[in-house]
Amino acid sequence: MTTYDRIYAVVRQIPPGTVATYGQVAALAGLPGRARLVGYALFRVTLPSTDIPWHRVINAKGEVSHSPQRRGTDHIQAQLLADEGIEREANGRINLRRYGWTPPGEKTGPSEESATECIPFWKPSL
DNA sequence: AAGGTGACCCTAT
DNA sequence: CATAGGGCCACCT
Repeated sequence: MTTYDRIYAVVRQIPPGTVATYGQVAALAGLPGRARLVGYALFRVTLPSTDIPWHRVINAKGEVSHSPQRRGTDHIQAQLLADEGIEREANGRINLRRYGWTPPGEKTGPSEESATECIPFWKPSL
């Protein structure tokens, strides 16, 4: 079990129709303050990925992180998010308060939560 | 086995 | 809003 494996394990939990930030994934993987590492790990994901919903990870500003190094996979990411019904705001950014993933066990107001084993299916659309 | 190599985040100006 | 700077490593040659 490598460090990256722990990161991938968290990403696998992100349900369809929601997004998580790099920093959020890092913290959930037990790597607080190492958001950058998540980016490094996701860069190494070999596409098409059958089991890692890599596209559901965006930056803290609600944007898909663009980079020439990504060889166009950033555009694919935006498309996959749109396909899941995630809409952009007028400013082009994704509203994290609306689509941000609230992992099981987070305090989000007065409501309770059940420890549901969240294993989202992942359609190999790539 | 040492160095190159990347999808980040926060605070301050 | 743009820019800067400091903090952040593990993986793969």
